[in-house]
Amino acid sequence: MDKEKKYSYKHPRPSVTVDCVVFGFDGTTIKVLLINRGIEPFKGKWALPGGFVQMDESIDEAAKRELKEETSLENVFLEQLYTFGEPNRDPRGRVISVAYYALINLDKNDPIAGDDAQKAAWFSLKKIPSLAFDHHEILRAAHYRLKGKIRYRPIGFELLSDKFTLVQLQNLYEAVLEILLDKRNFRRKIMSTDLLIELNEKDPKSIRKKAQLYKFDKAKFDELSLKGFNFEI
Amino acid sequence: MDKEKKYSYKHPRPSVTVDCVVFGFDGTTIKVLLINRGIEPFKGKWALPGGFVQMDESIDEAAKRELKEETSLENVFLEQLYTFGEPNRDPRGRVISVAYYALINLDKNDPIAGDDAQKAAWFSLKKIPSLAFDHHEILRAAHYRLKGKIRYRPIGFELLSDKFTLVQLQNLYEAVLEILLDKRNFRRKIMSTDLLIELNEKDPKSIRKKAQLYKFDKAKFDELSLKGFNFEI
DNA sequence: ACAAAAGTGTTCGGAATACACCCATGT
DNA sequence: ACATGGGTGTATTCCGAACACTTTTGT
Repeated sequence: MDKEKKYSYKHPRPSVTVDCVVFGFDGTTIKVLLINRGIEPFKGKWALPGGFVQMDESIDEAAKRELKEETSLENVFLEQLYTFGEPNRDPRGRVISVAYYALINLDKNDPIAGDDAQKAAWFSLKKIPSLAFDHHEILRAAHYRLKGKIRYRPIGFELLSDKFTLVQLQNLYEAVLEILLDKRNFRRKIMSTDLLIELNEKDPKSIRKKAQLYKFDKAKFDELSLKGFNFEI
Repeated sequence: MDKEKKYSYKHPRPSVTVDCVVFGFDGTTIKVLLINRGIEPFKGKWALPGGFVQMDESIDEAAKRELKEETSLENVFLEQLYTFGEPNRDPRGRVISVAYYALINLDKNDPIAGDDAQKAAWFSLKKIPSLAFDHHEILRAAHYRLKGKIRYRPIGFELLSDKFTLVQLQNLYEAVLEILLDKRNFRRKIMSTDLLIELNEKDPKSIRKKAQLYKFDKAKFDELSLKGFNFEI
């Protein structure tokens, strides 16, 4: 990168950070990953994982990098959410935060175990502690986006293992949407998309009747997407 | 604002701009307002109106201010769209742009007439010239958002006069969505929301049979919104 | 045998779609 | 009188919602 650009400007500039709302699903409730801040400001408070955008990386790259550094998570669903820029949202000065949200599968990933000696913990979406900065607002926006998007994009599968049962899938939708769904109607609707592959396996973790396992047919979905198909639940 | 914050950081910072996709509707097609750049970089090229975020204003305020400065538009629908931050999107150096889109009514507002001697012009969405920076990408994202959102939020009315005919409303939806709609079905659906107030007026601009005028019942919509009502077309 | 969780069909009402003619007005 | 654009109704299909019992399996 050139140190001096041809038309560069001199003026005061804000700092730009990325903050990441990491959602996980434990089979019953939606969880959010929070970091206990080791430094001021808000030392000791819980906050979303995040950090400053470097000069030579895109914002998406910054979000991926911070997620990896703070939670060791890689190759997960990550999408830009909204940019928060009230002048006094950070006591350090003018800091604009580009918020992202991530969806991860708790069985495959254990961000807390791999965590770089930081205090990270999962909190149920219903029991979030007091958060640093405007992170409550960011979290609300992320949940709102997830609630809306799960109905018309197949992003719920990101929160489950590759193999899952229909009961698990329904529990996930109920937890995200915060409503109860009719079992028969849910199954009919999800199967009518013809995007679940029935496996020759039952879930050994079922404690009574063994539940049928399925996986999401991503290849078929991607193919249909090109033709303008819309996933709708 | 304090000059020195208690926990302030010293590190290189990107510039942050706002760029605004201004949509208008002329009764037939969707138009976009573009500014012919008077300065480098991309001098002489068409670009979205926009400019740098100041240190003491929120991003929303910056977008409102730039919109007013460059187009004299005030009190219009304005919503944050997405933040674009590829490291080389601006030859001046690291510039992150928070994009907004605005919906304006061309009858009430004439941004080009009130324009501060800048070269601004309306372009049909189908005939956009080559644009500066990554503004094509921003414009595509804005149109995509508008297409999606017009189906579940009553934002189309922002593009029409307060009083409008059903034919005008349908033309608007057809222009935004780029599809043809059935006249009888469209009218039934829109009237079933019970959010249009039939006025005791006919449109004098109709050249044959005088068309019935309506206005959008915003008060009723706001009241229903509080109860969780969703506008759906 | 029984308790617990998985799995399965049908009915009904309302919404979406497809479709063609009459009416008001200016020329 | 006619050409132009505004305005209207019905029949059919499809989808969402409501609803209860059987099957499998571990104890």
